[in-house]
Amino acid sequence: VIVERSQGPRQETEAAPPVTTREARGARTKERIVVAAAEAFADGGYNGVNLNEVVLSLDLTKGALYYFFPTKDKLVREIVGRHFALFAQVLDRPASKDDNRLDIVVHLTYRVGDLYQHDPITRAGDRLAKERHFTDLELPVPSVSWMEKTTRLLRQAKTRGEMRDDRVPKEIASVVVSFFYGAQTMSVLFPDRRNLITRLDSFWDLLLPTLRPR
Amino acid sequence: VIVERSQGPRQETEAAPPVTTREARGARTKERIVVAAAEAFADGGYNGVNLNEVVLSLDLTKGALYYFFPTKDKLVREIVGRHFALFAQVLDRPASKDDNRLDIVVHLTYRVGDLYQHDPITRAGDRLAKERHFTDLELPVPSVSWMEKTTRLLRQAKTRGEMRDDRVPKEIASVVVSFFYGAQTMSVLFPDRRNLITRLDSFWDLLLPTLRPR
Amino acid sequence: VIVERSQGPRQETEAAPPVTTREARGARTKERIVVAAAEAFADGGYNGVNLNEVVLSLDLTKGALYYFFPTKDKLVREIVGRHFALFAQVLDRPASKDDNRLDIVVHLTYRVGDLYQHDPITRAGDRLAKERHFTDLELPVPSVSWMEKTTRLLRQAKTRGEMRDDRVPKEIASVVVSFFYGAQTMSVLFPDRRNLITRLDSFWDLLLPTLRPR
Amino acid sequence: VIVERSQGPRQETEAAPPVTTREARGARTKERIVVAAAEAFADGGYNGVNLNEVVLSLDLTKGALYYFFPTKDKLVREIVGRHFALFAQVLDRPASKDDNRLDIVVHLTYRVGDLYQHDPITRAGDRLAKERHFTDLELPVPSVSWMEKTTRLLRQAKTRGEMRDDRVPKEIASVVVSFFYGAQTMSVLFPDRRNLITRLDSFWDLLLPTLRPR
DNA sequence: ACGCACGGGACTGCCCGTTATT
DNA sequence: AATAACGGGCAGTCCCGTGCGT
Repeated sequence: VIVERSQGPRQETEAAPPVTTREARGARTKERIVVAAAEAFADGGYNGVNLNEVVLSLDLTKGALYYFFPTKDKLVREIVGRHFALFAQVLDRPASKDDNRLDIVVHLTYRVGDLYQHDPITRAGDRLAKERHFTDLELPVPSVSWMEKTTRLLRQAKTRGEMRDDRVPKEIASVVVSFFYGAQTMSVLFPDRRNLITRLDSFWDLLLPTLRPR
Repeated sequence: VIVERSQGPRQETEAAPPVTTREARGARTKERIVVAAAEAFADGGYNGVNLNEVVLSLDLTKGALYYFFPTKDKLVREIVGRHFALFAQVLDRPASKDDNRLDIVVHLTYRVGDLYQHDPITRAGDRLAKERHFTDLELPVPSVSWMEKTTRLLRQAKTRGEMRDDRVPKEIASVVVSFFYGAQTMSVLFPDRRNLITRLDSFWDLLLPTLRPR
Repeated sequence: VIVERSQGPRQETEAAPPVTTREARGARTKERIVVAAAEAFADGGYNGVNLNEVVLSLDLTKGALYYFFPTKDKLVREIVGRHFALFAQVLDRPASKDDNRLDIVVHLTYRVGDLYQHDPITRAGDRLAKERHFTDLELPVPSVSWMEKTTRLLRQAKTRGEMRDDRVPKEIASVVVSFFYGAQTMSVLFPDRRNLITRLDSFWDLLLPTLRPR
Repeated sequence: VIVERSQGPRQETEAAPPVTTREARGARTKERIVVAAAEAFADGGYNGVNLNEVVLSLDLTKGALYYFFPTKDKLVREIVGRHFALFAQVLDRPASKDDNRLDIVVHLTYRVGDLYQHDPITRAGDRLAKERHFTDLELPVPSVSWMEKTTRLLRQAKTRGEMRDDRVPKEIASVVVSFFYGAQTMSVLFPDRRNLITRLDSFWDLLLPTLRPR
């Protein structure tokens, strides 16, 4: 399975330093703060992060941080919010009529896996959302949306004869998503061993034959 | 699949108060502290737990805690250590020669699942071990031992003709363990939905047919 | 007792927007800042006021404030200074030769009461002057000037036979001013009950008969 | 008018240092904290007080303070609560049947005045209660209870023929209490001048003749 | 074996002041 | 005349550890 690297939120803008208008300066600083904080939150969690260290590592001070995020919670909400939005955006990418629905399901796992491997916002947002209850964000919890999306796709697959008739979409979706989060956890715990993508390969090698119609 | 409840670490000893020797008193207090702390650590993590609150909830004070565990880390190590030991004990339970190796693998997941669902030490130890690096415990990481054990069992299964020949034990073991941890996470995040056992059922329903020889 | 509303510092200048010269613009901004700050200081005191909030409520930012008042103290001094000046102006309004001096004393309390009830600068200045030691303003403390003025008026009243001979002007002045500040405090604490003017009425009803010659 | 010094809350226990049981030690420390904090709050108000300085002046640290008062608010509530209780206690001291009710009213002002002059809890509690809304203490606001008590006494005085018939108890009570708080304020602002007791003397000299029956 | 009182340090929240910019 | 962005310091909160006493 081939997955292109999602190049969204990480250009770091090393291109044109001379053109820095003063009004764009702040936006960049805010961006740097969010990214650095996300990396810190990703390993450390809410309580494990010292905001002063984060900001000092960017050659800024608490004052600058306070200007953009008066509160640690505000910063966290920004990160979680972006994570949710990014996830939703990946899920909502429309599929062409012809695509095999089962393949789309598989493809989604790789796209999400890519996010988790390369986007600090995603890793941080995921962890933060698990630690605290930020459900008041009024946004759909990513893992739930993902499961629902997968369930819908599998139903279509069945209708279109792309999946065996005796398979239950909802249960399969649950297994897929559960596996993903376990594999993600394992790949973080043992970075030296097989990474997330490899684990996904094993999983689908095992599972796909049982799903496709003979 | 039927699994008996593992009745190990939760007697709470409400039986015989008159026979309590002076030295047994302390041991009980220590036990109460460990359990209460574990429950707190299970949801809250290392930094999220206030040791004072823990002992106060037991009608004790810091003094009692300090007597048994001079340091927060000592307490955590005790919990993590027990978690590791308990896990090892579950894994090491010998299998009779006749048992189907594949069934043992399946059975193990339910036994471990039972631990995670009912033993606070297990939940706390798992979380604490993930948060901090207690590799200096010189103990085998449970998930790794589990995977190795599963791999060995699957190899035997293949030799005994209890598993299809074209399956790779190591990869399957990885998928199984990864799925387990993901399912465990999901069942904690969404306690209202399907619980861990149900998720295991779905998983094996899907996977077992592909593994057993025709 | 009838008192005309002292119309000093609250025109709000909504009259002629077209004629606003560029230089008048700044003056208006400065004025708005002073008034808004005064209202904030009146309830909140020196430390209880967040200057950023003040300017933000005027759709301005710290920069605008900084332009006029580089320091919180400068702003406070402006307010206190205005309070002192306004108070002095009320006290210094000349009395016609014929007016009954006792009546002037009474009248003064109502005029000052009017200030405290309707002018934020007065309330803020009073509180700020009490909280901090701005004796370096080299201005006469309002309450002291008021007492002295009252004492002088009462001496004249005695000479002119408008007050009983056995009354001591200084002591009466002290009682009058003390009562006023107490009544002012009470009317702020319990706004639902009798207001300052009503309290003054009660006071003079009680006191005047003892002061006037039979 | 002669008023005995109310010797309630200020022994400071300089008597027997050797007998200090360990359990009494803490109570004394807590007491020292409350008194020192009260003195600081009395001049400085809520925001003007640095708890660290307070505690350092007692050769203690933040840790000790936190043990007794985890929060600045808790400390303030303790002080305000004591103020309210002390005040109520002074008001509730029963009067013998024979005492002239008007004299009791007068006497009360001196007793309260004594509190304000010598008890830091009273001064601090008064100021803190004015600055913040601690009405959730469910205790009667001292000044209100005082006014009500005075009103009741004056009604009795009228019934017993100890006050002129054409005086309105409620209005007089209002004037008395208002004057008191004004005089208290003035005596704090200008400590070099006439103190609170002297001001009360002037007040009653002026007022009593108009109240007593001829 | 356990309670009480206390030391001490780390981190967030808060907010005033200030500069570069237009 | 006014803004956006940022520096910097301090107070309050939180909590772990610890000695003394019994």
